[in-house]
Amino acid sequence: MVRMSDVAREAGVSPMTVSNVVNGRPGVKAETRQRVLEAVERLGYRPNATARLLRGGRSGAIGLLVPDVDTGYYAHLAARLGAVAEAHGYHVVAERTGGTREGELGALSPARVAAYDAIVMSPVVLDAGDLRAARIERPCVLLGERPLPGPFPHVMMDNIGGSTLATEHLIRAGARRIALVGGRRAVAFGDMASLRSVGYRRAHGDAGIEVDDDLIVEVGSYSMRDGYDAVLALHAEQVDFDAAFALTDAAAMGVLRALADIGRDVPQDVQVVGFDNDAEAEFTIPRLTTVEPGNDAMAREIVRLLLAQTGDGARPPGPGDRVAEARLVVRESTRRIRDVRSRR
Amino acid sequence: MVRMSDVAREAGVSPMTVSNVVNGRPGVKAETRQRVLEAVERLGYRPNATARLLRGGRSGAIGLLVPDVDTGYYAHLAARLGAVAEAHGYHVVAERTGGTREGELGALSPARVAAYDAIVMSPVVLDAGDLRAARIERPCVLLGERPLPGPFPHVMMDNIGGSTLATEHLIRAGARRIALVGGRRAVAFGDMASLRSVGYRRAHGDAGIEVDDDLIVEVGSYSMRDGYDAVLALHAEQVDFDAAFALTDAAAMGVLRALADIGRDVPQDVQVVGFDNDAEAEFTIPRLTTVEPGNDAMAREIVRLLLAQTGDGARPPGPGDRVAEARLVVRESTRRIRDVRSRR
DNA sequence: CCTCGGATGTGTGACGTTACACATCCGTCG
DNA sequence: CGACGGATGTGTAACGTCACACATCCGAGG
Repeated sequence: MVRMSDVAREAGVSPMTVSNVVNGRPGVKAETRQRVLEAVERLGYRPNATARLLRGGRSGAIGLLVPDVDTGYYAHLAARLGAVAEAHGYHVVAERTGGTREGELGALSPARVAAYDAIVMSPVVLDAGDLRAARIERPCVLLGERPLPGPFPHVMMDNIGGSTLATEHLIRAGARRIALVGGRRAVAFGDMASLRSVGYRRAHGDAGIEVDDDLIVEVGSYSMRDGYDAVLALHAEQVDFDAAFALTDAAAMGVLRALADIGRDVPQDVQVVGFDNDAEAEFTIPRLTTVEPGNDAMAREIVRLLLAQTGDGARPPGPGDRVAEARLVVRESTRRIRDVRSRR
Repeated sequence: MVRMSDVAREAGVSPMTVSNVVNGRPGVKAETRQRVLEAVERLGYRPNATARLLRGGRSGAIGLLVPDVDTGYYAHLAARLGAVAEAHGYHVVAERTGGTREGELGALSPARVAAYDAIVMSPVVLDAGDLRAARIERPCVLLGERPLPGPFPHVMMDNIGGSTLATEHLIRAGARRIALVGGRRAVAFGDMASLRSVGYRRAHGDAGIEVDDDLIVEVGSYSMRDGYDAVLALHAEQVDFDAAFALTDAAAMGVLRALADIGRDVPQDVQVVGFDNDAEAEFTIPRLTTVEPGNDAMAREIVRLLLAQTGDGARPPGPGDRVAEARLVVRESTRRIRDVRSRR
C-alpha cells in the first residue's frame, strides 16, 4: 500500500504538504502542487479512509438498520433515504437486523456503528434502556412505531390516524365485518401492530360498530405469506368477513392472493386495504387501496433531523416524536363511496 | 471517549494487558483479568473499531453494491446473502449505486471500500478497465450479467439457458407471437438483456419460428412500470402477441397489470413468463411462471468465493465465470402443456 | 540596512489499538 | 544453590492521516 510519506519522498516534500495538496488546502505553491499530484499519479496513491476516520474524519455513510431489507416498505425507504441523503453528500447503506434482540444489538455494537456518521434505526425488540446501554455516539434517528423515550428524535408515522382512515373508508364503503390481518387483540406495547389496531377499533367505535375479535388475526411478520395464511385461516374457521385491512401492503398482497384462491372477488365480495403505499400496490390485481403514511416527508424529515444533530443544520432537535401525516390512496380494491363527504 | 489507556491506569496495568483481556487472549492471571474487567465496567470502556481496523483488523462487513435496493431481485439477494454470510461471522450491508457510472465509481472509491472486508458487486456500466482502475484491494466477487475479464471471480446466472427454457416453454404451450419485454433487438454488450434475448432467439430458432422484431420492446430499467408501459405500447401500436416473456419478475408484474387493464386474460389470451423467481411471483394474480436462476446456490457460491479469497477457505479461485443452473418454475401465468416430455 | 509580515513548507505528536520482543517473577530440577 | 523455563506482564513502535505550532524565505517599507 502506498502511503502519504511515499508520495512525499517521491515529490521531495514533507507528508504534510502532500496532505495539504490531496485535501485541496491552500498555501501550496502551484508548482509544488503539480509535483505532488504527479507523484500521486505515478505511485497510484489513494488516501486511507480508515486512518482518516481515526483521525476524526467522516465516512459519509448513513447506516440504515432495519429488520428486513427485502420487505417492500424498508426496501423503498432505503431507496428514498438514499436519494435525499445524496443531496447532502451522504450515502445510505442498509443493514438487516432480523428484528431479533441479538441482531439489533449486534448492529448497534460500537464496532459496527463506528463505520457510520449517523444512524437511522427501526428498533423492533430493543427498548429505551437497551438503546441507552448501546451508547450510540452518533447522530441517530429512531424510526417507526413505538414512542421511545431517550436522547434521540423519533420519527413515526401516524399509525393510529392512518388505520382509522383506512377502516373508516371500508365502513363508509359498506363493510361491516372487517378482518384485521396482523392486528392485535390485546393492545400491547404501543408497537406498530397495536397502534394500527387502535385505529381499527376507533373507527369502529365512531361508527357504532362492535368489533368481533374473531376477525383479528395475529401474524408473525407481516409478510406476503403471513397475509395469505391469515385469510386461509379465517376461511378454514368459517369466519365471515366482507373486508380486510392488512397492516402492511406486503401482507395485503398475500390477502389478495388468498381471496382469489378461495374464490372471493375483490372488491365486490371482500374489500381490501393495505398500509405503506409500497410501489407494488399500484400494480396488484386489483390495484390496492392503501394508506400512504407520508413516506417522502418522512425521508426528508429523517435526514433533516440527522443533519441537525451533526450541527450542519439548525438547532439540534430535542428528543420527542415527529409524526408525518397519513392519507388514503384509493384504488381498486375497495368500492366507490356515495357519501364522499370527508369525515376527518 | 474512554481509551484503553484509561482503563489501564484505572486497573493499574499496562494498556497491553487491557488489550489482552478485552480480546480474550491467554496469559493473563484470573485475578488481573477480573480487575481489568471491573475497570472496563466502571469506566464504560468500548473498544474503538476504527483504530482496530487501522491496525489491520477486520470489520466483519461484506459490502453488497447493487444498482437498486428496492428491486425485488436485489432486495432478496441481500437477504439471502445476509443469511449465508451470518453463518460465517460476517454481516452484509447493501449499498445502492444507482447503476450510473458516477454511483458505481463512488461506491468503489477506496474511502468507501475500506469499510468492508469484502465486496460483492453487480456492475452495470463499469467495465473491466474501470474495475482494474478502481484497485479494489479486497476480496471481491462480481455479479450478474457480463463476463468481465479481470482478477475477480464472476458469478453469473445462466441467462441464455434460463431464457431459452422460458421461451421454449411458451412455445410448447402454444404461443407463437411472444413479446420480449426489456429485450434487445441488436445484441450488444453481453449484458443481461442481450443474453436473455439470445435465449429467446435460440428457442425460436430451435422451433423453426421466425422472430418478429416488433415484438421486442426495449425498456429503461426492468421495473414494474417499465413492464407496464411496454405492454401498453405494444397495444397502442396494435402489435399482435399471444405471450410475453418479461426479462425480470418486476417487469412481469407490470405486464400482468397492463394485460388486465387492456382486458386480456392470462393465461388464456396471453401467457406470461418472468425471470428471477422473486418472492412476489408466488403471490401475483395469476401466479407467475418464472425462471429460477439458482438464487440460493448463487448466494452460497458468492460467499464461498469470498472466503476463498481471504484464505479462510480453500485455494483461491482464479478469475473466471461461474454459472448457476437455471430451471423453470411453472405456475399459473402459462397454460398446461400436453407434451410433457422434457426437451433439455 | 533592519524589521516586519505574508507566503510557503516542515516537525511533532496524537487519534486508539495491537504485534512483537523482551522483562520479571517464581517454582522446580539437577 | 544455580540454572532453567513457564506464566505473566510491559515497552516500543507502527498502522496512515492531519492539526497545530513553528521555521524559512523573500520582498516591501521605514
